[in-house]
Amino acid sequence: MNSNFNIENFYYNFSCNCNKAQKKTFSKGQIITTYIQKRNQLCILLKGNADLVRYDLNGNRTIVEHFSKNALFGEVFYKVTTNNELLVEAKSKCTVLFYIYDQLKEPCTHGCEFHNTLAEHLPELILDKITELNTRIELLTQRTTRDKLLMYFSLISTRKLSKTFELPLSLTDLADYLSVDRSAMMRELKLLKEDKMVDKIGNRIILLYE
Amino acid sequence: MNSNFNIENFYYNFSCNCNKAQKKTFSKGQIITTYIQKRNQLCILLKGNADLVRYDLNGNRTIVEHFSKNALFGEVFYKVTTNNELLVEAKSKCTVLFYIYDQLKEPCTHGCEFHNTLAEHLPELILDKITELNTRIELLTQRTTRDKLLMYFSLISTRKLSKTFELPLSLTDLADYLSVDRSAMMRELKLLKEDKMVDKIGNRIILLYE
DNA sequence: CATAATATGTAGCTTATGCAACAGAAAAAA
DNA sequence: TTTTTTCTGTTGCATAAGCTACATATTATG
Repeated sequence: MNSNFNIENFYYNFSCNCNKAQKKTFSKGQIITTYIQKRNQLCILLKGNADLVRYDLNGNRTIVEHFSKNALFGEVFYKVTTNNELLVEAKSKCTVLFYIYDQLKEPCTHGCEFHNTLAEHLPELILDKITELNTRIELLTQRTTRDKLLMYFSLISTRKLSKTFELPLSLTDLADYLSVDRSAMMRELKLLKEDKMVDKIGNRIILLYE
Repeated sequence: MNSNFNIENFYYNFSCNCNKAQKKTFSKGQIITTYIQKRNQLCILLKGNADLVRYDLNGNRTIVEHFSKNALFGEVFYKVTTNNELLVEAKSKCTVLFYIYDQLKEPCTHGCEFHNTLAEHLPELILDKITELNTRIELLTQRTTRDKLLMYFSLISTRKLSKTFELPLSLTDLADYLSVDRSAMMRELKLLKEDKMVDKIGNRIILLYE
C-alpha cells in the first residue's frame, strides 16, 4: 500500500447501514464474480485470498492479479474490452464487499461513514492500483524466466522486508502469473538453486544474493 | 479514450494564466522528462509523439508506453519503485504541459478554466489509464511472439476501425514494446505473411483474417 | 546534394522455453 | 481412516526465440 489511507484501520468499524453495499462470503474454489461490461462493480476483499483469472481462446490460463486481504478489484479497475473470460476465484474462504462505482462515488444518503470515507479516498486507492499495474508490466517485460523469477522474488522480499518468505502463490499459479510454462519454471528454479542464487524449502524462498 | 471527457475539445482554449502549468516544446530525440521519486509530475502531450522508455541493468530497452496526442503521463501514473531509469523521449516535435499533481488537484486560485476542468475530470482520466495498463498486461501475457503481434495488430485495428493501418511505432520500437527480440519478430512477421494472416507494405499493415 | 545515421530485412547458429509424460508428495474429500 | 484430486519435481524431445552479423533501404543532417 502506498497511500496513507488504509482500509484495514476501519474494516473493523464496518457497519454499513446503507443499501449500497453487499457483503458475501465464499468458500475455496467458488467464483466471486465474473467481469462484465458496463457494470462497474467495485469489490473489497475483506478476508481471504483470490485470483483474477483469464482464460483465452487457446486454453491458456493467466493469473492476471493475485488479491490478498484489503485488495480492491472489479470492473472499475479493469474495463472489459476483449471477449476473454475474466473470473475472480476464491483461493481460500473469502469475505467480499460489493459496491457499484457510480453509487459509491456519490455521498451516502444514509450517512454511512465507511461508504463516505471510502469514496473520499478512492482517488489515492486508484493511483495505488496504477502502481501495482506498472509493477506487473515491469515483471512481464523481463525477457527470461530467470529474470521474471528473480524480480518476483525481489518484489515479495521488499514487501515483506525479509530475504526469507513464503510464496503467496502455489508454484503452479506462479507460472500462470509470470506467463511461463510450469515445468520450464521449475527447471529454472532448480538452476537458480544450483547457482546459489536462491534456496527453497517447500514454498519458502530464501534469497542468497547480495 | 473511454471517458466522455476529451482534452482535445478544449486544448484549443488553452490559455492558462495560473502559474501552476508550464508549457514547453521539444524537438525529436530530446528527453522530455525523467521519472523521479516523490515529485508526482503530471504531463499532457499537447502535440507530437513520445515514448516512455526503460533501460534495465542488462542493457535491455523497453518501451513501457507509447504516447500520442493528448496522452497523460508523469510520475502520477507510474510511481518509481525500482532503480531502473525511466525516460520520456520525444519521437517527433512535441509540445508538453507540465503540472505537479498536488497543485493540480486543488482548485485554481487564478480561476483558470483549463486547470479546473482538468482537475475535475482527473478521476475518469486515471481510470482510462488503468484500462490502458490492463490492455498492455494482456498483450504481454501472450505466450508467443506471433500471438503478441496478432493481438497488437488487432488492438490498433479496433482503435482505427479499419483492417488497414499505419503502425504508430517503428518495427524496432515495436519489438521493444512487445518485449521480444527484433530479428525474431521480423521472422515471425514474415511467417505471418506467408500464412496469409497479414500483409505488410512498408509500415502499413493489412489484416487478412476473418 | 552528399554523407551519416538509423531502420529494415534476412540467415546461421545456439539456447531457452514449451510440451508431454510420469512418479511421488501433499492436500482435499469421502 | 482411505481414496481421490491436485501440486511438485523431473526428464527427453521439439521448436520458438535469442544472439550475431551483415546487406540494403530509408531517413536525417551537414
